[in-house]
Amino acid sequence: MKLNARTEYASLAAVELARRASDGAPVGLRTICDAQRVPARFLVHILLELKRAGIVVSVRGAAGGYRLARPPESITLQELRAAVEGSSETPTPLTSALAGTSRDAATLRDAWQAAARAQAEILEGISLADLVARSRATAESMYYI
Amino acid sequence: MKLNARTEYASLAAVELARRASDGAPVGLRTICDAQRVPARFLVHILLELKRAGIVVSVRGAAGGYRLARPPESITLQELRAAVEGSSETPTPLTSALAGTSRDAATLRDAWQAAARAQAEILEGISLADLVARSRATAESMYYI
DNA sequence: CGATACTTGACCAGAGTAGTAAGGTTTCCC
DNA sequence: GGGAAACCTTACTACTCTGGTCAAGTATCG
Repeated sequence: MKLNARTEYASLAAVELARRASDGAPVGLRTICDAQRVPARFLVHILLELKRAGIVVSVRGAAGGYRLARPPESITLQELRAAVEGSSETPTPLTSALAGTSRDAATLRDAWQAAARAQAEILEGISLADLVARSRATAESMYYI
Repeated sequence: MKLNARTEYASLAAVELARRASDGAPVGLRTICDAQRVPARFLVHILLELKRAGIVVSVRGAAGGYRLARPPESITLQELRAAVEGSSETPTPLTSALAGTSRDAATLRDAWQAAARAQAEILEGISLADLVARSRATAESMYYI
């Protein structure tokens, strides 16, 4: 399935912030980029979206940076995706407006929604804390090889 | 979630073919378009993809048309989607190639795959026969109002 | 004041999407 | 055999989304 760059970068940045949440100081953009190998100019916009969504908070000025707005256990992948993905509510599919009225189309969309729901539920069950823990776990297993 | 036009049209066409599977004659493009309100010029391409995927077979020449290659119970939404969606295996995400090597990125992708898997399983559980039955069911419930 | 660092808006190239156009090929039927 | 019906194929267009860059603005610390 498609994991687009925005969602990937947002998640990586959030994981990095979660990992450094213990030290009180805000984390600079540069720090995140260096740790996660993400283009800085691009990450700026993504962090801005995360801020608008209330997932991170920012501190301006010298020695500024970003911080998670809430504990890592309460921020899920689903939330991150919703924040950066174009929501894509497809306000008016234009030409396919007529097709949308058919009974078959309605049935189909119900089915589709069930699938989307199943996916969202998995994503809601994975928090930043989980991801940090999993990453640490694989790191340790690698150490013992 | 995003249900794109190709997948929607492919599914609607397949449902129509499933519904008319009892009469032996192949179903013409025009017939499908009229029934499902889908642009003919576009549906041609989609049916071609379905044919390449082995989901439908075609009969050329006058009195030709399309037919399901297999019984409607054995064709699932997942299969339809795979047939028309750009597979998008993203062979090399180019610039994000470096990011792909990080441990966090691997962890994240595992999580994402679990979500994708859950969605695919739902889609695999819905056949054309199911969709036809559901559409008929809602039609009957509407009749009794 | 000046350096650091977040904020904002404009911009751009490439890919994918939805759809159209037109000509070629196959088959049926008179 | 000659239409005509209907599928097959390639090409093209308009538009949007995506990934990413640039540059100027603003806030804060020292």
